[in-house]
This record gives sequence, C-alpha cells and structure tokens, in this order.
Amino acid sequence: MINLSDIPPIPTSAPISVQDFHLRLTTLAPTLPRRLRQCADYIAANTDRIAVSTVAELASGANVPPSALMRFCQILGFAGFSDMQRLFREAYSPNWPNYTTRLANLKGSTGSPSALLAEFIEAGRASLESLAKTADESALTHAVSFLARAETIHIIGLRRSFPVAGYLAYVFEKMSVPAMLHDNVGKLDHRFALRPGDALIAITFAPYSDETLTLATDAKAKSLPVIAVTDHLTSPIAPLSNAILAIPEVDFGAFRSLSATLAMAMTLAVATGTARG
Amino acid sequence: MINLSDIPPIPTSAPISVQDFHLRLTTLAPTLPRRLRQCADYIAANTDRIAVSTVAELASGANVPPSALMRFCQILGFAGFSDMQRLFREAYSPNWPNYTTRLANLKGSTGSPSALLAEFIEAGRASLESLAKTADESALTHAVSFLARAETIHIIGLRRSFPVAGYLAYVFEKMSVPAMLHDNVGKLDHRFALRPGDALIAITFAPYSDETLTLATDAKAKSLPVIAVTDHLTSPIAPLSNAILAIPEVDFGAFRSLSATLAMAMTLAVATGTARG
DNA sequence: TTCCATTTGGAATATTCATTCCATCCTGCT
DNA sequence: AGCAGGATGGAATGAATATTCCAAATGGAA
Repeated sequence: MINLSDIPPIPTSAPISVQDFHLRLTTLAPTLPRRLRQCADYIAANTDRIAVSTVAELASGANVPPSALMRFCQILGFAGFSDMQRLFREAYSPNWPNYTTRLANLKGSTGSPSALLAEFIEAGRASLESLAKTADESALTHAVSFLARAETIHIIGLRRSFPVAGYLAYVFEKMSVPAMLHDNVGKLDHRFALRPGDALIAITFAPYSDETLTLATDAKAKSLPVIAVTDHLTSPIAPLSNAILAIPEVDFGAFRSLSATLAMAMTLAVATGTARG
Repeated sequence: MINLSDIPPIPTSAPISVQDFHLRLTTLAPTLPRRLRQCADYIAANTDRIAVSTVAELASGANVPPSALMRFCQILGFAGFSDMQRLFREAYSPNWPNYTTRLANLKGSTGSPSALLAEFIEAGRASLESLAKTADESALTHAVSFLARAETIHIIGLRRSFPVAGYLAYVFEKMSVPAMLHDNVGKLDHRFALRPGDALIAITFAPYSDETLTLATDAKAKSLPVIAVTDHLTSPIAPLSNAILAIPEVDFGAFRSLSATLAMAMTLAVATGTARG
C-alpha cells in the first residue's frame, strides 16, 4: 500500500557534476547536525577518495557510523552512497594512464634530454598546483581593482622575470590597456614616466634586482599603487607594495619554472582588461 | 586436510608498486594465451580504471568472461582481483584532494579574477600533460645535438613567443653558452650576425610572424641548422627547419598558455648547456 | 585421426558491501 | 521535570561483487 506520506517531502535531485557537488556541500554544511556535519567536513577534505573507498572506510575516517554516512549521501540528494560514488568514478581522471606511464618512460634514461623534459614538466605542474592551493584571492582582487583604475600601467621585471613582464606587456597591448614595459634597454630608466594616476606591476624573485626595487620605491614615493609579484610575503618588495601576489614556484635544479608566475600574470592582465571594459 | 599438491607451484609474489606492475605486465604479456593476452592488452591501456571498476566492467571491456580476468590477476601474482585493485586504490591520489577542491572554489564566482586564475592554471596543466604525451624524443635529441655543436646560438621569437625567446637567452647566458637574442629592437634585423657554424632556434605560433620566418629562411640559405619550436608539424616554419618541436599548447579564450613551451625551452637550454660541458 | 594438456566459459558459491529499520538517545521547549 | 522532535548507532537484510570449480572446447603432437 503506497501512502503519500511515505514519499520524502522534497526529493532534491542529485548533483550532476563535481562542481555542483562542492557547491551543495558548502551551502548545506553549516545547517547540518553534528554527525552529518562531521561527514561533510571529512568529505570536503577527502573528496578525491570517494571514488576508491567503501562506505565503511569513509565512515571510519569521519568517525561516524556507516549509517550516518548513508544519511549524509541522501541529504545531498543522492539515492545512496553508490549513487554518489558513481559521480566520482565517472569524473575520475580521464587521462592519467598515458600521462604517468609516459612520464616514467621519459625519465627512463637519466641525463637524457627527455629526462630533463620530464623534470621540467613536473616542476611546472607542481607549481601550478601549489599556486591553486595558496593563491590569495583577496590580494588578487585588490590588485585588479588598483589596475582597473590606473591610467597607465607600468611593468617591470628583469632577468629571469623579464619573460613574465614581456608577456604582461603583450597581453595588455592586445587588450588595449595602456601599458609601459620598463625593459632597461640601453640602461635607460624611465622613472619619470611614472605619472599621477598610474600603477606599477613589479615582478621580482630572489635574488631581487635593484632596478626593480628602485622603481618600486619611486612609485611608492609618488603614492602610486604597486602590485608585487614575488616569491614570499617577506620579500624586500613587500613593504613597497599595496598588493602582494606570492607565487610558490618550484625549482628544478637552479632553474625556476615560470608556469605559475605566468598563470598569475595572465590572470592579472585579462582580469584588468575585462574590468576596464 | 592440507596436501602439499594443493599449494600452487611458484606463488609469485604480487607487484608492490604500479611501476612493478607495468614491468611484469609487459614481460608477461607476450607469453600469454589468447584470452589472457586480451586481458593484458586491455589492462595496459586502461590501468587507470582499475581502481574504480568491477571485475565485470573490466572483463566486458576486454571482451573476456570475468573468470578469465580473475585468472589473469592470479597470474600476475595477486591473490585475486581485489588484491590487485587495492594496489591501485592506495597508489592513487598523490595530492589532488586540496587541489581539486580549491580549484572548484576558485571557479566558484564566475567572472571573478579567481575564476580566471583557475582557468589559466588548468590550461597550463593540460598543456604540460599533453606535452608529456606527445613530445617527440628523437626530435628533441636531434635538436640538442645541433645546438651542442653550434658556435653561437641565435634565438628569435616575437610577439607572444617573445617571453620564451627571452627566457632561452637568459638561461643560455647563465650557462655560459654564446647566444644572441634577435629582439627586433629598433626594427634592426641582425641577419648578418648568422655566421657559418651557428644555429638558430625559431619560436613561432599561429599567426606566424614574418620576421621569424624570414630569419629562418636566411639561416637555411646559409645551411645553418634551424630548430623550430612551433604549434604543428605542418607549420610554415617546418620546411625551413632541421628539427621540429611541436608544442601542444592549450588556449583559454584567446590566450595561450606558455607552460609547455617554456618547459621545452628550459629543456633545450639546459640539455644544450650540459652537453657543451 | 586420436589423445593429452591447456585453455575457456559459465554456473554455483562465498564474501563483501550498501542499505534499511528501529530502539535508543539527545536537545530544546513548555 | 516531562515531553516531543529529530538525531544516532547498530544489528538485520538484501544486493552486488568477487571467486571458485568443473565440464566442455581447443590446439598441438604423435
């Protein structure tokens, strides 16, 4: 005998993507009672394990009985644990088989160019991942708002930071943002080009180059906003700057990957270009 | 009643790492009968799915009955399928727990600088992965051997390739390799700097810049080796070059990630520097 | 062709695992 | 304090899955 009251009130439909899932998780978490909250926290921190774990494993990780975890799945809109797991098993890494195998092959002959390539690829990947983990969203937002209001954007980055500065200049140009690259050609400095209303992006990593610090000092003296792209919050350019974007770049040997720095540079440029309309 | 003959003759121990597993798989595969061979082939091509699949799923993928797949697991030295699966479930997830979660968060507010950053990070990662998969090892080795023998190494890369060219010049400098960056400053071209015994690295992506193609043509006319870093094997610079390094770079919007190109550039520079001693 | 060893497929079984259900325990409210 | 509502834990159930086993098929050697 089917009774209407047997049907749960609002059978929320299940999340259809991992992103969806995270969204629902964060909105729901604060409203949940103790045990379910534990589930939410543990799952949020170990989303990756869902695809390869059993109810019992996850439950014990979250320090709850399996039944609590089941309830949790249902509250999220899934029919049950298996239903939730399906989402993650399908989304699961559509392409690391070849990648990992290939990387192992490349590394095979130590000292060969291929082995080097594998190392640089890994350094780049690691840098990008750690940028994702540590990026300071509010610093980034501040930086963009300074740049969006600036008249001319000055860019300086020398030696190993020069490629990044060059790329920034290129992207600003493409987005019709007035920008000036201080490239030190002919040892000319253009400090007097810094005008009221302008802003400066200074890119520098240890060992920090004097020219960059000098220009940043000038800018600060003129009360122009300085956006620092650097390695640590404690870098010598920090006290000169209004927004600090710390980039956790991974070295391989003496050579610094630039992947993360470039990703940040592109973001700055494109976000600024967009904000200026 | 326990009988010695019940114990299988040589209970090969199970592989203890994924690498181990691949090794055993490739050595064993050629010796296996038809059905087991199918298992080996399918598993080799889909190693990544082991962690998240059932016997039935894998078996049907390999077009064999489940029992064949079980036998296959045992031949590899595992107690059974579950035993094999355990290896992959544990090996899995080096560090993407926070990473993926974080990326999902960054992407949260569409249009924000953080969302952009997440996209650029992903584009960079995808580029690096696909470089790992497609890199042509022999082209790389050839390129390095040309560069190792060259007197002076000329480098050209303009517009969006300029950062890469600049970085190459920087690394060569650090490694005391004689190199000249053709930067087109003052619209001066330095084609007469190309001397017998030299080599050229030309970096260009669609839309290919004329200056780069012209310099490559000059070099070819003088029979100097040209190393092309470009987007496709069919790029217009291909016919002018002695080694082609095709870089599968992923775009986000109109903006090209440079991660893979830089990884390749660093490899070229460091391998060359090392080879020159 | 016949025979033997090996391989194969599928049905039968054992095990693990997800899921449900209900008695009990909280917590907040009157 | 006493009550009601939801929350909780664990035992019982049922489904999915791995694993074994054996009869039948296959292929190669004599």
